[in-house]
Amino acid sequence: MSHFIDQIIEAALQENPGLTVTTRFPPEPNGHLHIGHAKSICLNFGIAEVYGGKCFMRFDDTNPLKESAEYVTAIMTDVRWLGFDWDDRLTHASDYFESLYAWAVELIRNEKAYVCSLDGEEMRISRGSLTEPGSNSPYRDRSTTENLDLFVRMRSGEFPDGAHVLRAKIDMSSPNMNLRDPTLYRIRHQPHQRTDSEWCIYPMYDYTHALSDALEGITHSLCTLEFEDHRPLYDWVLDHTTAPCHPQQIEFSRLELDYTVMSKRLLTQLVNAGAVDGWDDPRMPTLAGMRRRGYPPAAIRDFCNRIGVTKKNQRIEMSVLEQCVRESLEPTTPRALGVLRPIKLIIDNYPAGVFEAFDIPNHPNDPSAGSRKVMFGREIYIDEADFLEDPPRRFFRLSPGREVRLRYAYYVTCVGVDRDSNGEISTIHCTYDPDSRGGGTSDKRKIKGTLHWVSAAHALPAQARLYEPLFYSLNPLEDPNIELTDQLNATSRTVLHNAQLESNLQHAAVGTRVQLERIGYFCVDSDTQQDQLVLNQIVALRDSLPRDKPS
RNA sequence: UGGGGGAUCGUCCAGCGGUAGGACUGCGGACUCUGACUCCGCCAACCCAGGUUCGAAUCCUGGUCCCCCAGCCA
Repeated sequence: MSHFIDQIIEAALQENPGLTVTTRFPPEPNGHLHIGHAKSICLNFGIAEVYGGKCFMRFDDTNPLKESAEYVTAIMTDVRWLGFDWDDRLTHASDYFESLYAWAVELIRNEKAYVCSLDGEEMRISRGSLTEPGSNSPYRDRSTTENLDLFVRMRSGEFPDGAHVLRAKIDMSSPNMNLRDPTLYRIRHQPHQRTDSEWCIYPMYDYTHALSDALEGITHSLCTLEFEDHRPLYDWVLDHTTAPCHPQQIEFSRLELDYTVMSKRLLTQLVNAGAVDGWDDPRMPTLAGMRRRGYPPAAIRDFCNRIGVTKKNQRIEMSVLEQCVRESLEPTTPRALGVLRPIKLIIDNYPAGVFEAFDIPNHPNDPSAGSRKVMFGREIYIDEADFLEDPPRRFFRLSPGREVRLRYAYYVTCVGVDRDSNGEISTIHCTYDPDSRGGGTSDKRKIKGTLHWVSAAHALPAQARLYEPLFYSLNPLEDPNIELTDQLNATSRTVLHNAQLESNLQHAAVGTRVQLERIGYFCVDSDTQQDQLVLNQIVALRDSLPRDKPS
């Protein structure tokens, strides 16, 4: 779908048909990517694709206090997994430190920057407030010579952290806070993951970003709405240096998803608090989490296309993502039979010790997917949810006296139940109709209910993990008085230790996806061990069960 | 209360002076050896008030509400 940024680009192309549309995805390597980043990735790389341009993968690594090489690797993995490629356009802001420094010197020479020796607190106070102008720093009128001297000595490591900063000389009374002599460079005696100890001064984002964009020949610099106020500074930097070109910054709204948070800081907090198992916990909105959960990358790309790009605050319902996942999985994911909460069913008139193998299609809507053998016998498991002693209206499953179809196998009729000492049903007894072999009878009688099942003698025990939203609140940030960790959904993960699956899943590799018929899509989790298969529920099948209606 | 943005079905997106349309959700139905898939149908919106115009979601004026900004973070 075409959006306002496409329109801007098309207009630019109209004016200059030879233009190589160039974008960039500029993450800071200080955490893992989430689906909000996916929106930006799809936008930037997508535009390059559509307009035959280029997209740079650029790490915005200007703050060694927060960044690390591990995150760099993880981010590259995530972007590739999503399906994008940057060819030889992998860059780092730190690649440009020397040029950035030279431009800073240029700014000083042109009296557009000065070394300020106010401490943080003093600077904060002199900046004024939203409604009051700031006041000039007492160091604002240092001579060019002195500024140059101090800046060189800042670089050479002569001063401790915080002693001085380099500031742009703009306007302390600007109504835009970003223009009140913003800091360009600060001293940080901190090794950098790429440049090690080569630098002890590091450039700030606004300065770095504008110049890095210019250096790469970015034509359209796309960022989120909170940088709208920074655009004048972005433009100022490019206007007051000999930058090779002047990219256009365009802002769009960030993605918010219901029942989760989309902030690296808050996600880090959840990981550190142990609220989740890690960055790749399948409940996390991170790309790593979604990958582990089993979401196909194509589903996420589809999602990003569906939600569009605007400047309006965007809060999307989970159902959109889930439906993208289902639609992506449905046509290609092989089917399997498995029960999550098993209850034993004995077919009284089926001989003990006799088993037969049914040939079952791997994908009922796609014959080319082939078939597999599934064993059947006198004792099977069905799901607890498929039996009710006292069924409500429109319950199509099994209950005393009713006949249902066991998928691809036989019709069975419930003739009774056994109870344990607590009075709980321990076993369901049925009889089967031999004429119904394969799932149909000669009299063509209609059977409304069809249940999935697993032969008890052949069942493969497994652990199944079911997921719900991480938070119980639609927007966990809406009420700042409630701690994030107090809004966690207590049932965000349900671990079922006694799932029973068809034995064909025995050696399924980690990452294998399967649809457990009538339940949902599942993915073999990395916690799987030789003797313990672990399945994540990717997403449940949509269901149209009658809902409880107010009577 | 300074500055910068934004308001169209419940949610998201289209519309660019000429019948407000799509997706998701919800509801109803058809089909069905998955209550899946597929198909059909229905509910449902232009923030408010003026103005311009034959005609306004769109243009103008004035309001209202929401988001962002006072890091040596990005």
